[in-house]
Amino acid sequence: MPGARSYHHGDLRRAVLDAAIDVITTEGPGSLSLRDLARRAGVSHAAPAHHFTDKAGVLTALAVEGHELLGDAFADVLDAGPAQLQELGVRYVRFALQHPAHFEVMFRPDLHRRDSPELLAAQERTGGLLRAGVAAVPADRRGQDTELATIAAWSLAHGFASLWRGDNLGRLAGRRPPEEVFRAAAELLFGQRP
Amino acid sequence: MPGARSYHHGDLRRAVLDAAIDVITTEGPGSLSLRDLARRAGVSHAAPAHHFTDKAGVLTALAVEGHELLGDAFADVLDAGPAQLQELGVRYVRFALQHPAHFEVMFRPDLHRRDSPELLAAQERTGGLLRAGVAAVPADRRGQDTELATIAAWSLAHGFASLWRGDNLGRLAGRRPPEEVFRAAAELLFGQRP
DNA sequence: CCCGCGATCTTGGCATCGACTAGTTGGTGC
DNA sequence: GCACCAACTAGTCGATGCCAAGATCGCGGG
Repeated sequence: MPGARSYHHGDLRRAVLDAAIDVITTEGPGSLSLRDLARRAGVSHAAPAHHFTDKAGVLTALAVEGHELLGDAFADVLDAGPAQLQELGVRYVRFALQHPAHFEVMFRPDLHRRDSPELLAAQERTGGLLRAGVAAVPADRRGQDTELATIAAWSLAHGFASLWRGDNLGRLAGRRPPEEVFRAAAELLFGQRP
Repeated sequence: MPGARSYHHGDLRRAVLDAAIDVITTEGPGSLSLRDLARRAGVSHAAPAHHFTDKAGVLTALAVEGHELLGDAFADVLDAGPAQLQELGVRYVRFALQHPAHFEVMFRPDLHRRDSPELLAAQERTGGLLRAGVAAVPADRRGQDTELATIAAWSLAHGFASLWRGDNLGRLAGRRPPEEVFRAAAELLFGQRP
């Protein structure tokens, strides 16, 4: 168990990622600086590059990690019980609000390496889980076209999460908590009509 | 009509904004540089600051312009005829795809000055037009809660536009053009059920 | 035991950027 | 024709991303 004083850091990779999450969460990805991450981790300014190559590498790693976290949340829901599309959406929104830095980077292709094999694999996994969740919904509630229903569900959750994060829905939502509002909106659109 | 050679540029403000739109569209807002914008406009590296104060000023101006363009598109639809919520959504998506640079900046509060009075006014206008569009839909198609229906409609359109822009829907949508897919998704969620 | 070798980290340097300051140009109103 | 002010230029500073070269550590083979 190394102290913080050895020449080798021990787990610089994780330290840099955690620092990046902190910076992005509080100041946005625009003010992310490799040198600042190095300072926060207590290493020299070029050390992070040995783990991530460059700035885009850090953000790509964050995007991959984000997809893993989101995929795990999806898997939770799908394993737990019968198809609950709404619950999948709630998890999506919750993930976006609890892990804003990851969410931010995941959907900004200009920030990361979109052709990274690990990233593509992680995207593949979450996309597949989402599709599976939609496919498991009875067709009389989501229409015949599974792809279209997936697009609709994903768009609703993604749009809600993005707008909420950007503080665009505050006036419309009143003081209700985000998950409750989202549940109501999803019920309005996907639930049966009277 | 001044040639390009005078000491005074003539309309540097517009030239900088146009250059910014070009850069953001092709390379993303991350690689935007005031000095590059100045070079593209053929002026010295500090000239743009006299019109926009700093980088955030350029992006704030772009966000305002984006809200104006979107608001005009909304007003078109609302003036034209009876309430057509779907058409409002189609315009939203079309705007996002035709003016990606504006759209990008509008919903990234970390890039601009979110407390700018002009920006707040422009946001107010588009938000009001959207709410009006939703309110004009018969309540039996959108439920009783106007705010909730606005959130749902906005989320759907915003999420669809964002995901499409990020190239996340390509596999799901096949080769169908975006507006057609969006119309189908909106019909699925907001239209009557059989 | 120690030696060498790769992984990890440091140091130094270069081009570029954002922002600040001071100075220059030229049109407009008086 | 003159004074003033907005528009623009020129020079500078600290910080950044990335590259190259060197230092340190730790692990396994002899």
